[in-house]
Amino acid sequence: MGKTEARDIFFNYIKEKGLRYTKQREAILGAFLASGKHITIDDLYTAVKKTNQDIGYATVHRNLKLMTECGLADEIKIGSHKARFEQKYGHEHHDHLICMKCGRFIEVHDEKIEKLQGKLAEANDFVPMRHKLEIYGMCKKCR
Amino acid sequence: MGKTEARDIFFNYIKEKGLRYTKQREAILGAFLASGKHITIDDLYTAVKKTNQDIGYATVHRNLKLMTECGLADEIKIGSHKARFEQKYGHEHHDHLICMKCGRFIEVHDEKIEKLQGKLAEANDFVPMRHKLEIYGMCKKCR
DNA sequence: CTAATATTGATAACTATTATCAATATAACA
DNA sequence: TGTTATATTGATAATAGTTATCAATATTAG
Repeated sequence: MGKTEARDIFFNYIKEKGLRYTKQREAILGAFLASGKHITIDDLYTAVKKTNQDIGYATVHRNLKLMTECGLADEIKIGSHKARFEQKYGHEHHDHLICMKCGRFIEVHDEKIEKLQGKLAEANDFVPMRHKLEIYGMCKKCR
Repeated sequence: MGKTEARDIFFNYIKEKGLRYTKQREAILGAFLASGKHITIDDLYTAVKKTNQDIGYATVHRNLKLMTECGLADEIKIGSHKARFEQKYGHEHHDHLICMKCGRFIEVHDEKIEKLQGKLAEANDFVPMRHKLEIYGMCKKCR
């Protein structure tokens, strides 16, 4: 799960699509991989700015989309808030418990639920490709 | 599950909050209850316009929010598309299979999954209040 | 080195939603 | 019923988040 591998995935994808290597891409990828979970575009923009003052917001946005396309990032939207992106590479699939009071996320995973979801889709003549399970409620601290 | 009951819920809620009865509210509620599943604000606005030419978009929007507040409607957001609202009253809870090609929704329900979700939350010291499960993939027609 | 073109950064445009506000409608009460 | 306080409406402005535009620049293949 090294950053090198993630880097390879990204730049291989870039190459395959006939796109080009740029300093900005390197910087944005680096900042994203160094970031925590669930980063927003704004956060990433701010982070990249530290090492690359002249970068534009649109560039960060575009490249975050590219990372999503090639499978390194996943876009998640919670409620009406702005989009957040989380690292997919080197991270297992998981669902979210979302506290309605403090907004905190808890990552969870249940293999039984995963399997049942597959069956449920099958039973409806549906080929599942990905899914999103969000459970809203109150976390320990907030009650 | 008559419309009368839904009407009562709405106007009782209105009254309790010290709000007022208006023709517009009546019309918007009626149009919503008469609508199909997963209506957008635009759709509802168009529908209400037919019987009530002078109604404003903002009024439809505000009242749809009110209906959501009192539990008659549920807001669902799919991807980056605009919000859709579905009738909750008289409709059982369900999850969605969403076709990534045609955008069609299939409503599904699995009691086992529901229960496992409850356990999963519990195991994380989390009090679940509602949840959203969306499975993305390809429907029968689209493959 | 050159030419073709992908990328960038600034910003305009766009979409969906929400806020503003004067005019009007409603409901409580005299 | 008439009066009054104020909730509601409709038109539109404002906002937030995202995406498109475009001239200048950087990258890559040859």
